[in-house]
Parts: sequence; C-alpha cells; structure tokens
Amino acid sequence: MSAAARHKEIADVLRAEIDSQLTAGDRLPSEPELIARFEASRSTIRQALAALRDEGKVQMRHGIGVFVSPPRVVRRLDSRERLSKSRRERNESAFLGDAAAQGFTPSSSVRVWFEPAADFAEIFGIEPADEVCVRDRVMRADGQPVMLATSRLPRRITEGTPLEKVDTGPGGALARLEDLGYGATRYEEIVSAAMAGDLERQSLDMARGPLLHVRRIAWSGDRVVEVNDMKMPGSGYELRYGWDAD
Amino acid sequence: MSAAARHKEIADVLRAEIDSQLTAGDRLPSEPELIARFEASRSTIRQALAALRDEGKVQMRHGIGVFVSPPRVVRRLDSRERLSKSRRERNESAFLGDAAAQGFTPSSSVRVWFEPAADFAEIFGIEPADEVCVRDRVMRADGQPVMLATSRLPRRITEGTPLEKVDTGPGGALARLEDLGYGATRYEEIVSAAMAGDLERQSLDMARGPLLHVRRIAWSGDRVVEVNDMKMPGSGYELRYGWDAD
DNA sequence: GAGTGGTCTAGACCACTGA
DNA sequence: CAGTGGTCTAGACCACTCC
Repeated sequence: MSAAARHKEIADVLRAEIDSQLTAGDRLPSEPELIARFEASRSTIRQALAALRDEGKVQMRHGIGVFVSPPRVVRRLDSRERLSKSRRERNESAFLGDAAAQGFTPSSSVRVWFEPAADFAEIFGIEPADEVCVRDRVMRADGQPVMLATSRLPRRITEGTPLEKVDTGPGGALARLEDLGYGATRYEEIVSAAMAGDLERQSLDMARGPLLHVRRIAWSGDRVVEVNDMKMPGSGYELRYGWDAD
Repeated sequence: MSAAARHKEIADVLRAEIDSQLTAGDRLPSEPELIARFEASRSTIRQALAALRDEGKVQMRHGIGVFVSPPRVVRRLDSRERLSKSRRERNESAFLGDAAAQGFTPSSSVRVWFEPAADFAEIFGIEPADEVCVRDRVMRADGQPVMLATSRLPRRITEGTPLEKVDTGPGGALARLEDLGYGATRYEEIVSAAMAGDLERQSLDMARGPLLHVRRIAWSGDRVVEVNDMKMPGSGYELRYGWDAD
C-alpha cells in the first residue's frame, strides 16, 4: 500500500462515476472492458467491484453484468408509532403502515410451521421440547424483497387460532394476540449488524453487503408472547426510534 | 458452483472449527499451512478467510497472522435509560454508563473544531455559513476502540462554554446543554448499516465488516440542539430500545 | 532474516443468461 | 451460440512484524 492499492484506486474511480454520471439500473462496463481501460488484471478489477458490491453500490448478476443499485431506502416509521394500537385499528400491520407512509406497494409471502422451542425455550419460559409456532415472512416493496421476518410464538397460545393460519387477518399477528388476551404491553428491540449469509442474500435478492438485524420481543405483562427476528439490507433501510426525555 | 464452491466449503470448515475448538485470540494456521491442508490455491484460501473476516469471525493482521475475534463486546443500554437525567446526575455520560453496566474500562479521546454548518444548516435551522462546533470522539473499551462519535452543535449555543473544551465536565455534553437552558426534551435515533470505509476501518481497528450507524438528534423544545453521528462495528455492538405499548 | 499477510498477474475452465 | 460473471490455479513481488 505504497500510496493506495490499485484496486482501491479503481474502486474510487468507479464509485465517483457511479455517483456523478450513472443512475440506478445502469450497467457498468463488462470486466474485459474494465481490464482494457484500467490495464489491470481481472483479479484486481474484481477486487474493486467486490468492494462496490459490499458497499451496496452495485449488484453483480451472473451471466448478465454489473448494475448500479437502486437507492431503495425504506424508512421504517418510528417504532413506537408503527406498533401503536391506533394504527392496528386502522387495519394496518406495521409494515403496511411503512408502505402507506412512503408510497410503495407492499406485498408479502408467509410460511408457517411448528418446531420445538429449543433455544427459545428460556425466553418464553417454556420447555425446550414444547412447540413454538414459526411464521416466516418475506416482505416486498414494489415487488422487491426488503425484509425477512421470522416470528416465533409459544404454541400454547397460538393453537387453534388464526395465528397458525397464513393470513392472520386485519391488524396482523399483534392484533390477534390482543384478541386472545395477550395484548403486548411492552416492546424491546435489539439491533445489530452482520454480513448477509447465503440464505439472506438469496431471499433478499442482494449480493452481499451488510444486514440489519432487529430482534423484537413483545411482552404481555411479564411473559414474552412473541420474538420476531427481522433482517433487512443495511444499505437500504433506516430504523427510527424516538422518545421524550425524562 | 456445482455443489458448493471450494472457498465456501473451506470457510464452513474453518467456521465450524472456530466455533467449536478455538477461543478469542487464538491464531489460525498460516496461509501456507492452509494451502497444504486443503490442497487449494492461495487465492481460494484467502477468499475463504475474507468471508470469515467480513462476518467478523476473524481479524487478519498484516505480518502477524489471522486471529479469532473476541465475541461481542458492547451492549448498549436501553436508549431511554442511558440518556436519563438520573444517570447524568450520577456523573455518567451515556457511554460511561454502558461501561459501568458491563464492567469494561472506558476511555476516550476528543478533538474539537469549528466549521460551517453546510449540510447541517437545515436541521439546525441556521444558515449554511453559520458555524457549528464539532466534537469528534473515539470511545474505547479496555483500550480497544469501539465507537466513533461525531457530535455537532450550533456554535450560537456553544460559544464560550465548556462545550467547546475538550473536557465538558461531569455528565457530558448533554448535561452542559441543560445548564445552558437547552436541556433535551426529545431524542430521535436513526439506525442504518453500511460497510466500513477506510477511515472507519483504521479508527476502529477493524478489518472490513459491517458498521452500525446511529444518528441521534436531540431536540430542546422545537429546536435541534445536537446531532450526533455514531459509528460502531456491527459485529461487536448491540443497541437496545424499549418502550411501553399504548 | 524469516515468516506473515497484501497485492497483482496471466491464464484457465465453468455456470448462467439472452438472442 | 457468444458474452457475461464465478471460480480456481501457480507464481511473483511487496509491506509489515518479530527476532
């Protein structure tokens, strides 16, 4: 690294061009073209492209080309408000509320299954062998996947209720919990960041890059009624939390 | 990618070994050793190591070796509580509170300067040419840098006050704002994730990997008195937010 | 100096996509 | 089919760290 590594120089040049001259969806020159232009080996070119990919600037598509990423920013509403009762009563689940506020068309697909609580036993205060209901969802904004949410609830609560169906009905799972007498009284969210694994990469249609991981724990009194693990591309998501000072 | 790419296989094997047999600080075999063991080329070995590095599992140190990363270090207290007045009155700035709660020894270094508000003019409701006071801090846990915080305040408020000194005194900047009649009444935090740039990599002593970015906006009534941009390694930090349901 | 990781090259074959 | 990116090899030189 005498002055700056060649691959970083190249990444810098490309990054500047993307920001100033290209727009979302534009194709970058192919690797052979970049090799000719920068007079560098293919590995070096690819190292530069990999950096841009990890930053979320570009997407590399096998057999097609390298494309400038759409800005794709989903701003999640303030966490307090988006889970408020008043929103639920307007039939808005949290994600639908985000969509309405920002004018994208939401859609989602759901899979539901049951499995032993295992690692989640402790947090729910049940036995590891007791079953939990797992609701695995992919949320989409204008058709593009923007969030994976895996929600777990003790089956003791969900058994025989709409919570075990694919469509939980208006207001979403939290509204159903309320109907059952397990209305959430307190929420806690734990936020961290990680690199996307293969699974998330595929599901979120992203090619590497950082991931935001939010674990939301919903309490009903002193018992945990839902643990929701949400993963979204870090470069395209903003979470908002607000509170009044004491 | 017939079944699984060789570099992914190797990464999987190493990941499993790290999780099951090695502990934080242990050294991995050197690249030549891994080449011999897996009978793969150096590029392939390095591709596997790069994945582990991006996941935050290992740190690569030039001229020394590859080492297993220490596990998650810092859990930030619930945001509401860590900024509470009662904590400030115990002389605890937010970060010191995190430290006390988790038993690490905190330290920090500060640089202070002034510059035109520019992009921050709008949020503060001042002119772009008006100056802001910038407080740039590096927070350390047991000597290791864990957070970069760049705080901006309108100079109109800070001029001639301890806020322009390196040491703001007990309770930190928020306590001084309160003394000046600009006590925060509301906070908002906007959370996103991104890849670490060169600057952050150096400052945080991390070799790539995702970064958590938290922008905290402090309001005093209807005016913004502080904008604090905090960056921490995503793999080593957890933010916590809690609130009561309505 | 010996050993480590960081960068780079030149070339090869494979897998995917679209015309 | 031709063109794209994905993977892999074998070898080279450099920069850093420790002895």
